[in-house]
Amino acid sequence: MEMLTINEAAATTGWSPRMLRYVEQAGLVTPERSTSGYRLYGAGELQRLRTLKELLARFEIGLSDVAFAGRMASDPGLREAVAGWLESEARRPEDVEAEDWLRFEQDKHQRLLAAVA
Amino acid sequence: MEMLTINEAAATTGWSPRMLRYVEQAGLVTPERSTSGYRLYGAGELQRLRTLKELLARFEIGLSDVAFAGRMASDPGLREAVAGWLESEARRPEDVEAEDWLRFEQDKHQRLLAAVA
DNA sequence: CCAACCTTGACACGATCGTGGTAGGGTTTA
DNA sequence: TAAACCCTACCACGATCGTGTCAAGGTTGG
Repeated sequence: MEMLTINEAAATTGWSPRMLRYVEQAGLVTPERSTSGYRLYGAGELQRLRTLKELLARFEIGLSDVAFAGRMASDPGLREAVAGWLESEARRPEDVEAEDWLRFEQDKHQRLLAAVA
Repeated sequence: MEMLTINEAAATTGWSPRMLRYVEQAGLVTPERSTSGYRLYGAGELQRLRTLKELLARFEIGLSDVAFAGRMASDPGLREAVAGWLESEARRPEDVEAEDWLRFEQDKHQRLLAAVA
C-alpha cells in the first residue's frame, strides 16, 4: 500500500496541507508517521478525508461538531448525559402528570450526572 | 403551576437574563409567552436550565455542542452520516482485508450520503 | 400615572474556530 | 550539495460563540 506525504494527500483530497494538520489536531484523521516524522496518508485516511469534506458540506457543520460527536461516541458518560438532557427537552409535560414528571426528571438527571462524578 | 418571568427565572437558575434569551435563541430552552410577549418559565424549563448548566460545567462543553447534539437527535440523516463516518474512523484496516475494507467504506459512505440527497 | 418590569435590536469584547501565511530547521532525492 | 520536500511554532484575520450593556419602546401593578 503506497503512502502519500501531506502535499500529495492534499492534492488528492481537496484539503490544504495546513488543514490536514488542523484536522489531525482536531483528532479526526491521524496519519501514520515515517521514522523521520513525516505524515504518511494511506488509502483509508484519504477516503475518510474525502468523505469528511462531503459530510461538512452536505450538512453545513464544522470540524468541531464532528469532533464533539466523536467525543460523545467514545465517552458513554457524556453521551448519556446529553441524550438524557435532550430527552427531557423533547418530552412535554402534557404527556405525564406534572408532579410525577418533574420528580422523574429530577431523579434521572441526578442519576445521570452522578454516574460520572 | 406558577410561571416565572425572565428575571425571576434567572435568579433561581443562575443564568443571566441575557443568557436565557441566548439559550432560547440556540433552541435549547424555549419558554412560553404571555399574551403580551413576556417569557414565562415553568417548572420544567427551570429544571432543564439548571441541569443544562450542570451538563456544560461537568463536561466542559458549550451550548453549541448541545445544540448540535439536538440537531443530530432530530435529523436521522445527519445522525447516521456522522455515525457512519465515525465508525469508519474507529475500525482500523488491520481488522479486515484491506481491499474489501476500502470498497466497503466507499460504498457505505456513498449510501449514507446519497440517502439524504 | 409612574416605577419597575418586559421586549427586541444593537454595539462591544475576549475566546475559539477555520484558514492562510511565514520562519527556522531537519530529510530526501537527483 | 542543492532543490524540494517535510516538520513545528508562530502571527494574522474574519467568523462565530458566550456574555455584558445600553437604547427605545411596550406592559403591569400599586
